[in-house]
Amino acid sequence: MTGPAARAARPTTAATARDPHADLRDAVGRWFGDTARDLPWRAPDRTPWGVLVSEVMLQQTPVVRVEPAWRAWMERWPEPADLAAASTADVLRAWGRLGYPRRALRLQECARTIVARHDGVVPLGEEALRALPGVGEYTAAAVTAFAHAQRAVVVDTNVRRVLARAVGGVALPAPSYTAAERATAAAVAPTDDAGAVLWAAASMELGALVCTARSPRCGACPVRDACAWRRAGRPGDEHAARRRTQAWAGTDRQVRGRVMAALREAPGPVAGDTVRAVWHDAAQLDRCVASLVEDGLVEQVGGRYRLPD
DNA sequence: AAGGCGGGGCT
DNA sequence: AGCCCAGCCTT
Repeated sequence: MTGPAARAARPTTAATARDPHADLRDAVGRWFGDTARDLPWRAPDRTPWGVLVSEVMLQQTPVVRVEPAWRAWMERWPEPADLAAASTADVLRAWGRLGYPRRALRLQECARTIVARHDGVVPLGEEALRALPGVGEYTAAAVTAFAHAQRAVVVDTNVRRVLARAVGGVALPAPSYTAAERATAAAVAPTDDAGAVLWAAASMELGALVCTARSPRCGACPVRDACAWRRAGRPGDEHAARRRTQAWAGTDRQVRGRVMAALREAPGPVAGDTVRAVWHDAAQLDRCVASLVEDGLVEQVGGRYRLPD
């Protein structure tokens, strides 16, 4: 969805009287046509599988870190059947430091399901997509819109923020996704395929580049004059006291990450003593290794540990 | 509705 | 030292 397609789909303002969100959509759509990033999963030669891979990688990992990993991944496993046939150890090594390695496991399961049940083709429809491992409400909608060019209400953290501000008049959305937000998003999304796809991409891009969480660039915003939050004087975040980022140092997540890093770097099985050396607290380490085995990310063979085949 | 689950870069 | 990032899954 780069310039030409976006401009071709530029809507008119004729529906303004009936649809209170038409001006918002039009302005964001025009802005997107002029300034959209040139990301590889948006290129004309993209495939539905490539879109799905990008969406899974982008679940909580920023674009700048996903882009090189996505290129290497798609070169190595261009079709679902390729990933389905790969060694899981290779898959986890290719995932590298993208974080949340269970996503890599689910993506391979996804590929195997697509081969086994959908003739190797990414299925159509949000219901069928959501039945795939690791595909939730957001990813099913995103694949429907960006891979299949069908209408979907695509709501990620960027869209939530754009709607909270432009429509809701507040600094940031509530900590968890509410039914009211879902209703607003459905009301704002165009009813036609091309319009909905454009709005999905454009609203996400606006949140990523202009309507950012930390320092929004309201001066460069295409809807600055219509934004309810800006018109209200940019009031502060009412949920600030309830937001609590999860600690990192000393958590099981950090320990699991260290174990996975050690196994990724090794060509084969790793001695138990070597694994234990990555963390000082033996009880915590044992608990984390056990949870990794439970998750299917690690295998124990005798007294040694390795990534699964 | 809340909490677990990676990792890095920016303020 | 926080905060944030194209979320998903389980409880």
